[in-house]
This record gives sequence, structure tokens and C-alpha cells, in this order.
Amino acid sequence: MPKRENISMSVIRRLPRYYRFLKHLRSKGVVRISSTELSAKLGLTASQIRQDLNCFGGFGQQGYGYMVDQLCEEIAHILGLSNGYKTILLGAGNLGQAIASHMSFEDDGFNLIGIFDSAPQKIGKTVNGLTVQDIASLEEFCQADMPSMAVLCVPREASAVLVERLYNIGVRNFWNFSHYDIIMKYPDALVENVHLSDSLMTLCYKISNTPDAS
Amino acid sequence: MPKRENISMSVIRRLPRYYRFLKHLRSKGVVRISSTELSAKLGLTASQIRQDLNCFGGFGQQGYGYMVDQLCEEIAHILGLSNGYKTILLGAGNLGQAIASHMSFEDDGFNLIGIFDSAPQKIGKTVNGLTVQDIASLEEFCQADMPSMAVLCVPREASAVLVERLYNIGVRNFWNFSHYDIIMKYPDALVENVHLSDSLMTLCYKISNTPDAS
DNA sequence: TAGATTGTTAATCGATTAACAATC
DNA sequence: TAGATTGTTAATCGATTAACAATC
Repeated sequence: MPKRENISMSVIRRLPRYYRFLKHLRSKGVVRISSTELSAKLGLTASQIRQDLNCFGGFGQQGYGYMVDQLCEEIAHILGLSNGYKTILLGAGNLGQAIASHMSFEDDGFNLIGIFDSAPQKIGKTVNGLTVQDIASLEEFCQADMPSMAVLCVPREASAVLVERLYNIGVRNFWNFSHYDIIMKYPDALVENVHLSDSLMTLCYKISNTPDAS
Repeated sequence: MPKRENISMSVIRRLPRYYRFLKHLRSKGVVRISSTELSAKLGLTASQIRQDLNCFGGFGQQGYGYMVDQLCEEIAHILGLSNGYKTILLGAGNLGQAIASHMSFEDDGFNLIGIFDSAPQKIGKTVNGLTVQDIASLEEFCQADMPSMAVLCVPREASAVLVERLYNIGVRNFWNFSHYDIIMKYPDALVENVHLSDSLMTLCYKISNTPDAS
């Protein structure tokens, strides 16, 4: 790979947004777009978009702009969206089921191969084409078909135990919906946290601290 | 309220994390904590924590630290968590149901009073104690019991239409799980976006671009 | 070629960290 | 009082924006 060193997370977190919007443009048949047009549609500065893209290479053409389809593919490649990392999901509750179906639609670089739960009434149930397995068979399953990522849709306490088991098996990558702090325990893990209640509290702050809000 | 002007979102987004951790400490019976201890447990600098808190007032005591319970209450107050904003949820699919049950547990400043969907097989179903209503009765419901926040758990296209209806009714605050860009259309709305696929793609990047990752 | 728009460097802005005086 | 830790100012660091030369 060419440049790509010390890219900041601020930049990385904008890439999926670019990608989604470019896919949208492509689906509408748009072939070409300039950084200025993009910036207007996304509410960013043209400068920032060019700066961001140039962390990874010169994908545009002076005097012309960017080819929508090409840029789309470039970003997909940067993000690694065709890697299809084997993934298991822990916790087949409401949220787990929602995430499982979400991961089946989207082409986000992961391939869900197993769902686990500890509740007898959940085990055996089919969720998006996968049979929910007993968490007791986690190690056995992973020996046969080693997943590289685990989605945590279980409560905090369950996460602590599960992450330890998963770490021992060799799983290092986590999409974490629980409030368990994986990084503090395993600094070498790669974790993406989704704290829905944090997001909700942030919204609460915005509403509570905006003059005209009801 | 005392200071509180131009507080950056960087600061605000850390508050829920502080709050969660302080609640956790309190539940374990911890009475007092210093910024240094907190920083170690959260993986931040003590300086940043003190700086953050002092945006809102001096909640600590020199030579002593912070009272866990008091600080907890202060942050809850800053976030407005006791406001119980009346909330409706649009879209009773997997995700909508997960979020509905999530909002019932947590005391995050909102009070879910209605769930709506357009699919006949969903209407009439009970989700977390609320009966799923026909989206056709949205305006009628809101006239009687005006909600201040709406949770969007519907696809992008449905969101475009729904947000317009909600905006016309007077709803200005949105917790948005769809990919519809509310702010671009209604700049005066207060929106908190949760883009699960963006989060997943970010994780994909981290895994794909870390030397030893599998 | 002339016009447009990129790629890239320099300037600005904001956020984080360090330092220390205030004070419990 | 002495020790500890805050509140707050100053220094540093990083991210965003502006500007413009390169070039299609």
C-alpha cells in the first residue's frame, strides 16, 4: 500500500460517510463529482474532503473532479469491505437479533457465521438463517471455524466473562454494544464501541441546553 | 445556570462515560475519587477530566478530590437526565423493538410513549408494554400527546417522508438510526445520528490496517 | 489554450496536556 | 501545619481551513 501512515481516526470516521454517499450518487447514475459539490451535500469543507482523500492517494483529476464509481471502489478498498471477516454474535436478545439482521443486509466487510446465547428458550431458534447455539459450545465451534471478530450484545457482566473466553481462543476484534471496557483489560484488542445510552444522553444534553428546544 | 457557553461536543460526549463510570463506582460503595484515579480507570488524562468538569463548575475539593455521588448527580443534571422528554418510536422492526426495550431499562432522560409502524402484521402487537400503532394515526396521536423527540428506526426513504410529517407537527428532536440526513434538510432540528454500518466499517478499517490483525 | 479543480503546503483554529498557584 | 488535589492559565499538539501552484 502507498502512503497510509498515522492516519487519524477523525479521517477514518468520515470515510464510511463518503462511501455511503458515493454509493447513493452512483445508484442515481452520477458519474463525476467535485470536492466542492460533495462538500455542499455533506456539510463539510471541500478542503477537508480533498485533504482526507489525499491521505490515501490522488484519486481525482485536476480540472475535472472525481469519478464517483472509482472513488467508491477506492474507499471500499481502503476500508477493507471485501474482506468478509468471519464473525460470531453473542447474545440473541432484541438487540442481538436486530444486529444479526443488519449484518446480513449490508456489505460491511463481515460475514456472520454463528450466533450464541445462554438462555435455553433462545437456543435452537433461527435468527436470520442461523441457528442460535449454546454458549457452552463456543470453544468447540471456534476450533472448527475460527472467527476473527465477535459482536457483543450481552450485558456488562456477561461480557467480562465472554471476552476472556474469546480472548483465550484467539479473538482480538470486537464490536462491543455492552458497557464492558475491553481495551482497559486487553490493550491489544481492536474494539469498536457502540454505546447507545451515551448517544441518547448526548441528545438529551443537546435538547436540554438549546434555548428554543421544548 | 452558571458558566456553560460554547461547550464543545468533544467535552459533552465524554460526560455520559463519566456518568456511567461514576454510577458504577457508587454502586460499589466508592465515596470519593480523585481525577488521577478516574483518569487511570478511564484511560484519559487527569488534566482533561478536571478541564472537562470545570466547564460546568468546580465540583471538587482541593486536596480531597470529588464526592462520587455528588459528581454523579451534577453530571445527570448537566445532561438533563431527569427531564423525561416524551418520545415516540417509528419502525417496530428488529431494531425498533431492541431500542424500545433499551429505552425502558435505562434512565436516559426520555419517556417512550408511543410506537408506530406501517406494516399490518406489526400494528396491534405489544412491544415493551406499548401497542404498536398505525403510522396513519401519527398526527392524531401527536395532537393529543405532543412528543418532543422521535426515534427513527425505519429505512432511509421512509425517514424522508416521516421526518417531514414530524417536522410539520412540531417535532424538532431526533434520534436517527436511518441514513437519511435530517440536518441537511432541517438545519434547526437537533439530531443525534447512530450509523451502525459506519461503526462497523470503521472497525473493518482498524482490522484491515493493523499489522498483526488476522 | 483557457478554465476548472485537484494535490499540497502554510496558516489558523481548537482541543489536549502540562504546570502550578490556590486552597482544602 | 503539611500534604494532597483541585481549578485555571499557559504551552503543546493535532485537526481544519485557506491559499495557490500544478495540471488535466
